[in-house]
Amino acid sequence: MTKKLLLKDVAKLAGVSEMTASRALRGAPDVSAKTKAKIEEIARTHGYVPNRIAGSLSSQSVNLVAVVVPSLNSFVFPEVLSGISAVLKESPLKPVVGVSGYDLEEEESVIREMLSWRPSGLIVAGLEHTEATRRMLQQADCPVVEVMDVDGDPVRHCVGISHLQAGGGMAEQILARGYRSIGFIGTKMPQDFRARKRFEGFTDGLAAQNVTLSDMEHYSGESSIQTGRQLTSQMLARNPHLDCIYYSSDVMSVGGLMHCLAAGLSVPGDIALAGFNNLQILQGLPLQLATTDACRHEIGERAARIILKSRETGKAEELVFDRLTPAISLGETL
Amino acid sequence: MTKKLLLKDVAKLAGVSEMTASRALRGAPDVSAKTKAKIEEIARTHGYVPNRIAGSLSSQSVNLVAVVVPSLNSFVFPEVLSGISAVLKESPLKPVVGVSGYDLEEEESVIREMLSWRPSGLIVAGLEHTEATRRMLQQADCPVVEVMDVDGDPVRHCVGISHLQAGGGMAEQILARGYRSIGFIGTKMPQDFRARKRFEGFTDGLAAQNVTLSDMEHYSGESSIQTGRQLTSQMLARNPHLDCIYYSSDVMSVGGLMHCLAAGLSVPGDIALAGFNNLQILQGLPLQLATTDACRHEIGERAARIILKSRETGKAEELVFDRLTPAISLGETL
DNA sequence: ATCGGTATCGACACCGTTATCGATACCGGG
DNA sequence: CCCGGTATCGATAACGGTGTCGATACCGAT
Repeated sequence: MTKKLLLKDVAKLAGVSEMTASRALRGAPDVSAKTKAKIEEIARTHGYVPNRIAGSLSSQSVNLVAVVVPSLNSFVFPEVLSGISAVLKESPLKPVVGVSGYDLEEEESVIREMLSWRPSGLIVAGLEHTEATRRMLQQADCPVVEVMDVDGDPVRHCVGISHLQAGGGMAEQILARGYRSIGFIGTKMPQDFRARKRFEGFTDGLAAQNVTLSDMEHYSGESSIQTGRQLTSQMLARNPHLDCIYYSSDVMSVGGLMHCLAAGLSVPGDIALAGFNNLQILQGLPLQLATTDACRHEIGERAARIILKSRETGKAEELVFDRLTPAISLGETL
Repeated sequence: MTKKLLLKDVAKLAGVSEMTASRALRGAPDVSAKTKAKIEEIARTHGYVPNRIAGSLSSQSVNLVAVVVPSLNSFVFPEVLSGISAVLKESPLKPVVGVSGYDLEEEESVIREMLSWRPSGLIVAGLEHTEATRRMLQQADCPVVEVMDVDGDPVRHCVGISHLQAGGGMAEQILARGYRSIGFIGTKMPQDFRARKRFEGFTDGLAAQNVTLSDMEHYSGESSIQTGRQLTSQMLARNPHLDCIYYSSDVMSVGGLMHCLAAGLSVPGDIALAGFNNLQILQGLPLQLATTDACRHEIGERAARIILKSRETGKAEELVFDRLTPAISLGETL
């Protein structure tokens, strides 16, 4: 670990000015091919790593896009991220992830932290924020995209699906198939606004046809197969007549399916199941579960494209409000 | 979106010097409680967001810890991350995640990018890197921890488990239970060095008792339940006499279990199954799968603690080499 | 009243890079 | 051979904060 190597050192070794070295290493014009090669050679052999803090301060530009999500522990947000990365790949921009833990206060502090690095764009999951967060988003001098959800009042750009609509759509499908004794099982309900909206849309959809929820469970912990299995078991124990359960996520509905397998219940004969998200990784189970696709990858792509476009053009972008359609796939459990 | 607010503006509004405003907002000493309150009030109402680029350049310190992982799409690395976050939570440091996509060239570029931000520490998954990456890690003027794996030659600090040992241990357990017709199914084998080491340790473990692998499948795509199911189906079709399959990951072994369920095979009567990682989210299946715990959370915690400690003390840390013990849990499928 | 000590604050330099603009060298055309 | 134009390069001033150290005010003790 030798003493840190600065641009001036590289320049001195190459016998040029700092300015020329800087240009050469950034691929900027006004450097002859020969000197450029020499400088690059020296930088490489000596392991020079440019100080982007200084560079960004000077150039007033940071090639980072801040992405703030509630969690990485589900499969949901990594897929949004991969959509973002895919689009950003062919640009100098890089995504930087922050995790808010489904906590609006924490979200505020994470966003404040990220904005303090003056990113080229900010993508944040959800429309619900503290007042201070909303102010920051409004005043941020970079494009801001709120993703995943469109049911609410976006601060700037917005790309997502309507979770109200997703819940309502599933209610329609379930009712259309004749189910009437319906339960709901959700996780993280206090904090997960989108799950709550699905729940709301779902009960509204039922109510529209004069059906009320027969039972429900709002679990505050994380989703897991185990949790889904246990809650399903409990709910069916106290309500054996239920003929359908709607879950806040696929992971939970898989747990439900596991309970049914163990209990010898036929699905959907004895009981129908439906989840949400359409997670690829859960394909391959005994039955293909009914679910709604949340368009995660595409949401990520579109959000990233908004950032890119607003970078190319000279700001003053008109606001984008992209409402994608959540497609229901019935699978074999409805 | 008003014109950007600088520290000097806040200072002017508060009628103090930039220096005093800076101190007040950072909670530094030498500011009276009254002026501090006033400055904070002004900063809050006007929505001042400090420019950490300038601040970091000046103070020569960045409260970020770079974390480079191959992927976020499995459950594996998010758990390492949560261990890191948990430890960093009570410090000013924040983790920043970079994804290398199981590609050493991409890893090099991600690490170069992260180091150019002069983080307070770097945590990177794996011991295999390009030569250029190794040089960067050596020369980085921050603590560097290679995590997950200990089978190799760490550049600096190292926290992980031996995947050779993990594979060997599972081989022992499988042989001890009398299985002799054994297959292996792995994903990402060309790029996932740790999976390859488990494979190697596994075959060595078998060889030690004069057993050779009866069949194997090295699939290059990502892990998924579906893939596990299909590959298991194919392998059992061409080798019906197999009595045990070892998978490179739990997600794949779940797929194997799903095939057995569908095919009416009894587990472990007709065929035994074992995976790797001990993923919590997959608990709750019909059978608890045999697996090896990869100590993900603890690895993250320990790595973060190394960074913290080396920050407190004045560098010159002695190298840490933490070899955790991967515990096998037999479950009900062996 | 004088003095040393502490609390509070500000002026100035500096962090490592890049934007700007001027300087120099070199080239072909008239 | 002179001249305008281009290619190449360097000196200087930022960028927006913070470290340092000196200045000032205020306090109780002598």
